[in-house]
Amino acid sequence: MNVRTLCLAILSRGDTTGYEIRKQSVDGRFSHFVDASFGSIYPALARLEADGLVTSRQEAQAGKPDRKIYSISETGRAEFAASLLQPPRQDIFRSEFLLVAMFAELAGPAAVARAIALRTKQIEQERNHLMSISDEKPSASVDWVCRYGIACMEGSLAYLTNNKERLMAIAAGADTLTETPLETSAAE
Amino acid sequence: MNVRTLCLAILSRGDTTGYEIRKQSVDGRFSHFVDASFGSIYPALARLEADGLVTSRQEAQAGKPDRKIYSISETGRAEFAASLLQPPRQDIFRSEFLLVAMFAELAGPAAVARAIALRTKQIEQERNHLMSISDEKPSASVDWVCRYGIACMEGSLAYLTNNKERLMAIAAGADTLTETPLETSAAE
DNA sequence: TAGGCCATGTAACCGGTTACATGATTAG
DNA sequence: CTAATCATGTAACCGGTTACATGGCCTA
Repeated sequence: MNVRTLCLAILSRGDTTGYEIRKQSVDGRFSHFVDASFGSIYPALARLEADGLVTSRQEAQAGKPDRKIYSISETGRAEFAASLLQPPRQDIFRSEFLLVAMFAELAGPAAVARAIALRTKQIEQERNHLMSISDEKPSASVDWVCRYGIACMEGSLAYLTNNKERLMAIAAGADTLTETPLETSAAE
Repeated sequence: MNVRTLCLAILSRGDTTGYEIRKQSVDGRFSHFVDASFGSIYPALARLEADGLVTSRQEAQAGKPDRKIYSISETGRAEFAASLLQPPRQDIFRSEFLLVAMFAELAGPAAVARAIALRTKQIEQERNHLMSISDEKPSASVDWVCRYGIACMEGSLAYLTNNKERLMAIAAGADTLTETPLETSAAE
């Protein structure tokens, strides 16, 4: 999904500013769709307004800079609804942790232990974050999505804790970087 | 991770061609790292060779076009090993399916049902694919990664089957597109 | 005979990130 | 006094994708 659709999705829940949209996409409810930065959000909102899918109004604030509040238009809402109707693309999962795991022998026990510890902490954080959203009594659909995420996090957490010793053993089996048991070119 | 590192990772397992690297990154063991296309792999390999991290040799084939077989050099192997030592970045998970789920009321029961069916099928395919790799008796670390993936797939599959009726009920609660119970601007 | 697989490569494009510019307020 | 937060925006860059060029072999 692109930033344009992300903006429409967030605006369909209520009016906000570009600044808020970025926060939502980085650590809010929308962090599993696109990780957009200012440099992409502001131009996207400008184009969306030029296309008539959103409208904006300026609001002065005491002490703080002016806010530019965007609202979705009927056309915008229709375009977003239409985009929901076409079949969703494959989920994307990319993991540098799994790369380290896959090359555990090359990385060595120290790096693998660090990677497992880091990943475990991140998964726990993610799970706790989803739990806190779920506790705030969001809409039924948001809650459904949160619980899906929690189930996934707990599944991978369980595998990690139950199998970390095995990965450590694999890593210890051939501590490369000091001594390299791999042939220079295996498929020669 | 970028295509450059992907190429080093694959070449560290043995010599291959750009064509094979793409296949590996699209549906092979490396599909959870980067989804690279020819347009990025061939230039990456050329730069890698210019930097002295890989070497290549041409091989003529009867009937088929020539193959350019790349081998990783000691320098290349060292650079890849070094990249494994720095702490892995956060896993990335992006799901258009979850976007549809999050806006189930707006999408309506038909689109939600289609999305669930599609996602279920994709997860099953992914799980079966990982199982077939695991059955081929790969190296211990590859097997560890496969089983991790299988555990994740089975976790989300379980949630999906156990909770799809609830999501369908949410979607049915307000079948938008025909009648729209949402206010034009909620946060006005 | 049409399309898919093998195989390499280039060029145009595009969707994003990073860094910069600006500036007031508030918390440590 | 410094750093962070609020708030908007631009410009340079970059890492990728898409489409194109080329061409023989094999299968339906």
